[in-house]
Amino acid sequence: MGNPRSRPSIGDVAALAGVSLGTVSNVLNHPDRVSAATAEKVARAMAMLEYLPDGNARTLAAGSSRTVGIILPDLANSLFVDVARGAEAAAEEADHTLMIANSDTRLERESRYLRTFTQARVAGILLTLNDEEHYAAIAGGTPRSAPTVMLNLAVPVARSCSVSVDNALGGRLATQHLVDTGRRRLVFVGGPTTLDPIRHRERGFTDVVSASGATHVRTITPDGVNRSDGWAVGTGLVEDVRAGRVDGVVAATDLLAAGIVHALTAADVEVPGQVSVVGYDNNQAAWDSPIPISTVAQPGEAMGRAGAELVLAEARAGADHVHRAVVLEPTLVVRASTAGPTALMR
Amino acid sequence: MGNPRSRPSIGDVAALAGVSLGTVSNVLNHPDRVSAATAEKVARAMAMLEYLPDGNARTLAAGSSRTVGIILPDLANSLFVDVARGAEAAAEEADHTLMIANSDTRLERESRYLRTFTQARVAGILLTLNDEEHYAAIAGGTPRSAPTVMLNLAVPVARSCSVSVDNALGGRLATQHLVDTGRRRLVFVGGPTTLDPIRHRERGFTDVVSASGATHVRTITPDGVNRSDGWAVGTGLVEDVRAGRVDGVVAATDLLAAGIVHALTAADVEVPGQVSVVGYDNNQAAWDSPIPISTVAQPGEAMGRAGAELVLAEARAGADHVHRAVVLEPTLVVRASTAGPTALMR
DNA sequence: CTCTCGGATTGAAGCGCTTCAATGGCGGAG
DNA sequence: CTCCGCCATTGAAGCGCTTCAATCCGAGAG
Repeated sequence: MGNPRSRPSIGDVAALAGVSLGTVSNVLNHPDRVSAATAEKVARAMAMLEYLPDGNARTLAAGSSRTVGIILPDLANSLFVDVARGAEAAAEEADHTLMIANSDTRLERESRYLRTFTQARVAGILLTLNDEEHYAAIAGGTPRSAPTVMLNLAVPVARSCSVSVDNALGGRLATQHLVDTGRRRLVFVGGPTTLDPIRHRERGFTDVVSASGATHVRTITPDGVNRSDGWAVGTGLVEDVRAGRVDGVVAATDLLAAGIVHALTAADVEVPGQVSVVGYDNNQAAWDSPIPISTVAQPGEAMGRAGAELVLAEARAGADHVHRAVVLEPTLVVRASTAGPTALMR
Repeated sequence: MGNPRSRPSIGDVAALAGVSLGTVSNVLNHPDRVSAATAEKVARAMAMLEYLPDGNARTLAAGSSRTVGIILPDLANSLFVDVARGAEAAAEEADHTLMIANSDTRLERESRYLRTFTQARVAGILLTLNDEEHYAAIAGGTPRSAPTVMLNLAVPVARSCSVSVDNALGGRLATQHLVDTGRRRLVFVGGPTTLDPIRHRERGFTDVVSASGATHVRTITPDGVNRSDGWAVGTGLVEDVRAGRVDGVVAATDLLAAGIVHALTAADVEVPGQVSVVGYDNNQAAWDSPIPISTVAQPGEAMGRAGAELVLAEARAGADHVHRAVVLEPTLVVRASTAGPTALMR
């Protein structure tokens, strides 16, 4: 204990303050049980020794830590950065710390971090996934102890809490906007069909198309949802637009949309003159595009915040906790890549 | 120990496998000391119980954990995301886990996370700062036990290891490029002078300017280094450019550069026709700008990787570790915001 | 057949903390 | 002046694991 090279322990503080070890622990965890004079003495001793309690020992003895872990699929996507921000704010308010892990959408990493957090006995885990398959693979497989809430993916309430965004509504919003501004020949650009959110966005799209009498020219399904995939799609769309077969595109992500717009304008197709393009996510990329892209904004911060609050509530409630599924609403952000109502009345 | 509701402990595994508790620990930590048959039995028992060792207990008993913590100033900056990626890769190779904390450049958060990591007894800490003042405030103030390496800021080798990028070289690269393409009346756009990297970039700028016979028209120092700050600067530059008083701008960040270019083109100033603009960082934003911006790329992944390797080496070496300062080299990335040599020979 | 040596295994002693039953001391009531 | 009750404090018992000195066992040497 007295080894001068190692960090001071609670015993050193107790000795210096002239109180028992239990009292020091009390000033740390139950200040109300300690007299003001004693608390003062102990505080002074702590300061003098630069005492910092050992988190592992605390967690071990107490049974749980004051840390919340979040697993994010992609740090390069500003949506998830927003999620992290929201979660951190909520955690901080509850006097917890947020630890971020980046899975890069790799199943192996997701489960590894899940295990790490579990071993660390974090107070709660926020698992952000955007792929049904990964959920299926992970949900049952990993022994877990901490409450876990799913972010971004709506999962059965029976299994866990979740916070998701109404992607069908988002799809409807985007499509309705196109229809409202006079577009009639629409294309949906999706991605791998295992991506749950994207499937729902497409459903929103088809709902509006059929309700409005517009034409669903076709759905394009690139291998990925990034800028380069968008470029390929856009290139393939040039002829259709020129021929008047397509006048509106709903893309499942902003990166996709940015790539499409880029390819289109590079081929001298006018956006939104000849074709409107809507994206999804309200990424920074949508802003930064040469033609700023209209998009559907996801409430990332709110999602993170709600997730952290749920997970902390579950940790507090213990056994008699009842899972909840929170569904947030996306909003339409109109920018330059879609024509206003006047521009199209031709 | 036998409580069926709580997670199984090492004792449960030992009982089920019919060996002692110490043996189970050995198969976990010193497989070589255990006979194959016993290891097999124990492994079976672990699998059966879904045993997951308690990280806190391990760390407490062993004295250190297999986690590396990294504190990042800004997750929205793709440079730092790259840094995290690099660090994670290196950590993973050494069989460690990376935990990310986001400080949002706020001193209070930086020191809070520093404390959290210290309490968690992580194997090492990567502290990414870009402000001298924060370093001064933090470096001495927080009791630390884990080896810490500074990222992004070159600090005295006496205090700790560091990995930084040669910002003066970067400034020279950017400026020389402008000079090489015929620009002569140059402006440097910086930021708060406490931002160490930016000061060095400016030094590189002035070095080249004076060596080349170009003119340092002036240095502009906005309050921040973001797009909006750039917009303000750009607006103020319009007249100078029109009057031929300025034909080249070196901006200290890409966001700044993007804002400048945006404001300039909005005022019908041609970029790079009338003025070239170079950014710094090779952010996604530089790519996404309507006029893709020439920039100086920082080796983010390499920085993270080197940092993680250093910190782990220090953890291994213990007392007889000698601090090292690694300096990485940035590279010039030429895009559309600067004129090629031919365009300017007028 | 006994002795020795070395690898495999054991079990107790912590790691630094929280918790909780037990103790101590003090003021007010009787 | 004594007794009771209550708040402040104490100290021992773990939390789940690693470590290490001690023990055990079997095989090869003599």
